[in-house]
Amino acid sequence: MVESTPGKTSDGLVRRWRKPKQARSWARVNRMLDVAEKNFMEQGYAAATTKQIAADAEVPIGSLYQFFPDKAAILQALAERYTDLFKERLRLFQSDEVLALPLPDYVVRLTQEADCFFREHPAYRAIFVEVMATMPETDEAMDDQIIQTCIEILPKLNDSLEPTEYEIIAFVLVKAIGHLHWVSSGQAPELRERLLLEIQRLAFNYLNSYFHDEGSENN
Amino acid sequence: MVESTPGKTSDGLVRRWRKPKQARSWARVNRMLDVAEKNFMEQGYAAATTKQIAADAEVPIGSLYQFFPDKAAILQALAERYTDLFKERLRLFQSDEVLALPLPDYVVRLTQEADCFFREHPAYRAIFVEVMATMPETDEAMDDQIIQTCIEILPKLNDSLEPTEYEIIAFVLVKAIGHLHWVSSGQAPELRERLLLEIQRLAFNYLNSYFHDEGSENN
Amino acid sequence: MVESTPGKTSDGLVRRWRKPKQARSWARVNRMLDVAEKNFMEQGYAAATTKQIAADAEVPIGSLYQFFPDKAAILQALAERYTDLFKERLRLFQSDEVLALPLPDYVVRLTQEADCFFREHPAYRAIFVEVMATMPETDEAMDDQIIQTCIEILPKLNDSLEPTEYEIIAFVLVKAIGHLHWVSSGQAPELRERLLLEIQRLAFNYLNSYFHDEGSENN
Amino acid sequence: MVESTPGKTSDGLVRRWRKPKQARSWARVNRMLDVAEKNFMEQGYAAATTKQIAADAEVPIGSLYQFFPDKAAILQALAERYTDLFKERLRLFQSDEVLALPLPDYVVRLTQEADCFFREHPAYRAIFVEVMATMPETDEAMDDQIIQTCIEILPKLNDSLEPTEYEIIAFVLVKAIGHLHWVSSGQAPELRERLLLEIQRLAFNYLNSYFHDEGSENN
DNA sequence: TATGAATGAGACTTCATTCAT
DNA sequence: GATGAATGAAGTCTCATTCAT
Repeated sequence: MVESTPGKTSDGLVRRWRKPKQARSWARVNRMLDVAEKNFMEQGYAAATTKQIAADAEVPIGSLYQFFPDKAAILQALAERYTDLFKERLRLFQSDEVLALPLPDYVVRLTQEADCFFREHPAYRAIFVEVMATMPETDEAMDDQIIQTCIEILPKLNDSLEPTEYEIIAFVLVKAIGHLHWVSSGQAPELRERLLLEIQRLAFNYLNSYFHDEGSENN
Repeated sequence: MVESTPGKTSDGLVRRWRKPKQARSWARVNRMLDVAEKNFMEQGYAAATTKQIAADAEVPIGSLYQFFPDKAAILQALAERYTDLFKERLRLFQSDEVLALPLPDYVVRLTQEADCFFREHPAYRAIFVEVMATMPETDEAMDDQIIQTCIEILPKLNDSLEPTEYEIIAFVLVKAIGHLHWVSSGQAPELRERLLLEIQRLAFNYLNSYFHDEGSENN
Repeated sequence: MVESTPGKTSDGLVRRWRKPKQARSWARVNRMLDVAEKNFMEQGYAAATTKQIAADAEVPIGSLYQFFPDKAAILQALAERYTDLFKERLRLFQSDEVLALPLPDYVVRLTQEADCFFREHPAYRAIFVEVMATMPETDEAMDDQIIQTCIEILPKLNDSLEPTEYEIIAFVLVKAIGHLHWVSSGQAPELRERLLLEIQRLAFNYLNSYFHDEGSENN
Repeated sequence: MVESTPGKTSDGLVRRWRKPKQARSWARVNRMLDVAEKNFMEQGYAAATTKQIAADAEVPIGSLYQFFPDKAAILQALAERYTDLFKERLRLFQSDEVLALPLPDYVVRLTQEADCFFREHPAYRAIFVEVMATMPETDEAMDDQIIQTCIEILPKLNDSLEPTEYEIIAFVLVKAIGHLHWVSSGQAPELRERLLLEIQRLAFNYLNSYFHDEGSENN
């Protein structure tokens, strides 16, 4: 998303550690996003103000508006940042090694990872409620990216189904499991632990109904 | 079902300013709620204005504030109206006759009913996204009521589990299935139909894992 | 434009000198307009601020926006106020007595009156430059009203022409003479006096060319 | 014709930052002016932005500010460009050949030329409304140049008057006729044609009142 | 010299809520 | 009780201009 290779100029020599302009901008943008996230979480999107965000990030308000056309764009950028981050995590589950695990184990690992993710990013919840409410299309788009990734993973676990089946399964899993993780992330630790087990049970039994007895569905 | 003491106001959840006692008042309040719902749906909660709502409902703004202490109270009242409505529907599923159905049939009937509900109330979605974002406690409280109802139903279907199990199962079902219905309600008709089948499969397999092989969980 | 008869209620009795609400509003609106005019004159329309206008008029900014949807509406209201005022003045020139004057005298009187008007309303200039630049349609509309009045007057001075002639003559007179008065109003007193004579000469010779040499009547 | 000392900046009228000395610079400046004119016409002076003008002219904003000290200077430069252009046209009317024409013919020719000018420069109108509103002194100064030229022409048409007479006549003609042309330039073609005739009638009768019966004014 | 990212004061406007009538 | 004009804090966003590179 943002240029991350150290700044080579076109002559091939590494002149500086990073192109200072880009590095400085990148740092600023990220600081703005961090601050915005904090504010959105603490006061809600509607109550948070661009002025305060700029002040907290120690950038002039004008600079903020140079990177984000309006308040909504900040929220959207946060959503994208999280989606990118989450897709990154999912990448781990596409290695042959992990894909070779028995289904129950795979599901356990995946849901543990997701749980971790939500634990590490307590703001995710707050951000996406607002995204859902104020920019449903963006919310859809973000979920779609996860669903796509999931569509690519599923056939590697079990390739006995039709392509369209994978699409619907991915959709259902991402939406249901995702929501449960999201709900879980707002609960007390004990309930949270228990919910993780339930998420795994829900996911496993749903997948198993497809992978185990395909041809003889009971549904 | 709905709190009827008039002026409790400190606890955050109960915030009814005045109970409409007479038929005329009741009609007015309902008109206000209908209009508010329309406005919230079309422009979003934040963009809708109390002035416009009052105007559309042909009620002086002052009168509106006699029934609702503030803008949020209108949203909350809408949420309660829907929750009451949904709990009403669930009552049908507590008759001995229906409870005697085989689990798969019961699940099918229940999810069909829920699907119907969302189809008949296209505004539900819009209302609850806003509730979720701006008054999470209310959202929780509304869900809790459904979960409670569900906790009462489950043992009647199969009484082999511990009480706490029913609580967690009800929680997971209401959250996951509820969310899927909610997602489904925003989709194209074909996908929607297919999603209903998936919801049933998800719910059935999850429940079945408890009811069928209790004592030999795989999870 | 604004209710000016003293406030009679529907029962026919004069209860108060004026309906207090209307009177108060009317006073406020006029105070706002006066202050706005002053500000527009002193700093120009673009530089003047609604906040300052409200402050100077000692009304809350919100009240200002209750009467004027936006800054431009204030300018427009000022333009209308002047146009109404000027049409009022023109009414004097529609009495049979004045219309019976010889053409040169009529022109002299009319231009003197116009000169007076500009002398009494030094802000007219500043207001209409801004109107012209930022809302040409309004400027046109205001002029059109004067032109219409003029179209009604001309045949009473001399009825020998076709109706369409009066239209074009009125148009030319209002635009040319109006502009000259307007230019004149910004000049030093001596030049201003001399310009008044020139305006009269210009108008008289133009009108005379129509009224004198077809059929040769001069008034 | 155009001030050529580079940096005079105190007197308000002369505000040229840098004289474009080379052909390439000259082309750039002209492109900027063309683009600015387009922007001012389409959106109005206030709404147009220097950034956009620079972008449209494919010039870095910094370069723009090397040629124009501020936004107003761009408008002023446009006004000067038009005034120079118009004075150029007037030069044709100072040849002995044309000056020898009978007054009515001379007036007809001159007004036709002016009409042409406005037809060829549809932006003139838009530019000068803004100049009038935001920098009246410049507007005066531009008109003064035309008036001066006119003062030189008049005695060549008829030398029977006092020098001061020519000054006032030129002033009135330029202001009145100029404004009528300006008004006319915004009208529909048919009206515009008719207005040209009226302008000629107005100008001729006014001039004739001086040249024909000087010494026996009726005014 | 040329560039264009950075600046930040301040403009306009909204709207939930009150309270005098 | 009913009404709706009045309030004013505070929000978002713009843009002419500068100056470090």
